[in-house]
Amino acid sequence: MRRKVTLKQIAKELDVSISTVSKSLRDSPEISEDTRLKVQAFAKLYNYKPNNIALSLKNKKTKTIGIIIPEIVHHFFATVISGIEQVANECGYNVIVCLSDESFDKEVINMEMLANGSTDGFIMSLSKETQQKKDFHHLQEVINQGMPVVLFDRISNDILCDKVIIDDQLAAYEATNFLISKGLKKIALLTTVDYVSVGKLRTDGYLNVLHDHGIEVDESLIIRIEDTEHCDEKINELLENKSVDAILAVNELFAVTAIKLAMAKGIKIPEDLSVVAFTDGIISKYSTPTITTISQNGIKMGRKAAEMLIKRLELEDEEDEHYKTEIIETNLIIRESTKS
Amino acid sequence: MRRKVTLKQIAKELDVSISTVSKSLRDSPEISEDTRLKVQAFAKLYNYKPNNIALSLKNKKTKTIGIIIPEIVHHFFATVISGIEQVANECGYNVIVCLSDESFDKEVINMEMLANGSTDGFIMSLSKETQQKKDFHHLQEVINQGMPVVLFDRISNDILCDKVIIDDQLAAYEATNFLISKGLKKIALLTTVDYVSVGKLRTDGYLNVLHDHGIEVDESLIIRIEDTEHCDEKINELLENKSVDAILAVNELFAVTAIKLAMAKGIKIPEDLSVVAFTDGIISKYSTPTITTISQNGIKMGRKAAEMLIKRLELEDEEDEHYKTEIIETNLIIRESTKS
DNA sequence: TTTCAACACGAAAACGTTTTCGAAAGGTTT
DNA sequence: AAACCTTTCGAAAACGTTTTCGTGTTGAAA
Repeated sequence: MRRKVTLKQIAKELDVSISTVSKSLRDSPEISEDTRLKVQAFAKLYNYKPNNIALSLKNKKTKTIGIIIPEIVHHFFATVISGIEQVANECGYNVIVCLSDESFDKEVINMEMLANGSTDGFIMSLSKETQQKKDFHHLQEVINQGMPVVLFDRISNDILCDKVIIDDQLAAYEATNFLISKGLKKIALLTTVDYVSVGKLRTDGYLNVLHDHGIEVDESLIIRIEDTEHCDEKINELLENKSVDAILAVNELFAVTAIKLAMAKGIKIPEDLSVVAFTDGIISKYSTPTITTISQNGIKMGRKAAEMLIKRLELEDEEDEHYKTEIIETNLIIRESTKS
Repeated sequence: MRRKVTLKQIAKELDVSISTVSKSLRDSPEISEDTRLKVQAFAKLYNYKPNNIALSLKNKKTKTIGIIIPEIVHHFFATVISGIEQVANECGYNVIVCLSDESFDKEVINMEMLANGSTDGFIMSLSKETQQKKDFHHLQEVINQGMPVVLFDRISNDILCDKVIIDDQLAAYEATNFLISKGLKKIALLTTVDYVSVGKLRTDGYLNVLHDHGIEVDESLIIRIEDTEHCDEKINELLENKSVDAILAVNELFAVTAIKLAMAKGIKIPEDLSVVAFTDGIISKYSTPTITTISQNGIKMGRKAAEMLIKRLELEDEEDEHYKTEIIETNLIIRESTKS
């Protein structure tokens, strides 16, 4: 077992000083060619690589990005990480991933953990609990310390920092509009409880388009699902008691569940019922029928978030304070679950 | 903007030495209660937290686990990360994730990057290219340096280290056996090319069970799919030219694709064709019909891998050299895609 | 012969910790 | 009063880098 070699060991072995070794390896003109080549050869032989931790301590930069998200077994979040990792990699950064598990406490703990020197900045999406409590002191703390933070998807306007989102409201508007343009009128909405920022925005978009078309809002067509547990129950209730033409679901899971339940009742899709879902994930692509979705380009979101963060990191001194909110465009991917 | 406070600053402010501050905060009996309380109060006021980087450098431990996997937008790998993160969190470790993107070069680069002090050990699953080239020098290098490595799922017997896998061969055997027990004889296999370790093992299990039942192997029923591009094409060919009773697919994607293509041809599932897939992911659970799968408990694999790695890390000195291979049990989750 | 520049290298500080050891001050024992 | 012990603290080393500054040697110019 050959442990990693350090500058000190090389110096000792070659009977020169540590500084000479360091300078030689960095091709400093201060060092004579003789010594330089000798040191470089020796370093290569022993496969010397500078210790990252020591560099981080010296430079006060870790070249590491902290990602804190609610969960990772989730197609959208996985794609975002993938996007972040792409640009991080291109720029020589590593990513360290923490999961809040939708818990406020875990989010705080993870953040404090990473904030003590482990990362240069954060990219995060808020946990449900955090959005509900509206307690952002952990984020504020980190920002006050001068660490850049980029929020994506599940954001809060109470926090001043860079953000990257999709225009949830507009997307919901357009998707619903698409359904209306197909002559559908009784459009149900499967959404989450309102404290989830994106759920609220999507609901707003839905409400606006109905209003703009002079369609009266039937509150009983808006199903707010808290957890996936009572999902089936609530959807069944809707399908049995109401005659609906179409469904807009704020995520794939609600959509595919609704489709399954409907088909079980002999309701034909898309003939009797059209379905559109947010989040273009695996399920929509492979379910039967395939589901028309609003694509939420996770890769692009991740890439954008990483670019914004790294830009701030490399700018360093210039505390711009001029925070931006980037909007990633969505598009409707039309598949089999909607009438053509 | 209040930057993080250090021991030195506290020391200066309180007009004591750095050592005194450090000792006070760690409740050393060397320090008088007066000074101790004074320092602690001050530290609390300024929210002092030790700098992780400095600690890492001093302790020669980063409390960080490096994860290198082929991709993250993949249900199985995401669940494994989730499992790793769980125990890592419980044990006070962080995880830093790198994606090899199925590329040998990226795997090597990421590994060398992290090996220079960034992590205490690795948990990885080999990229396709690495398995094909059978070049493991980067792993060997790291292991020689005394860093523990745990391989999962896509492993190689050429590398001496801890491993955690499922018994792919047995699982394939049992799944195929299940199909045979339902009276099915003409069982096709949708697999990957042989250099992917798990693909090979699953194929072997399939072959063994046929042999044990005295069923002759029809090579034309074994479809080796290199990339997803020609997936449809090859499966269509099979369905058109051969009469098959059942299909065993080494992943969900092949299975759901086969089901879709079959249904398009009017083949009824499971009446005319039974389908079993490896990997119990999202697709199997939500496709129509739902798919019978061999569950590959990613969470448990991740947890196990993390436990093995951390155990080695905490053991530290005792270089056991006694590497273990843990086998995670699988079970057949019977759903709608197979006859009952 | 003196002065000075160029060259080649080393010492030391710095990053933020922890820990070992030494030492001053005060009190207690002979 | 001398010797010794306790208490309380500080100096310094160590982890592995990079970088600034100083210094000794050489050769050339005056």
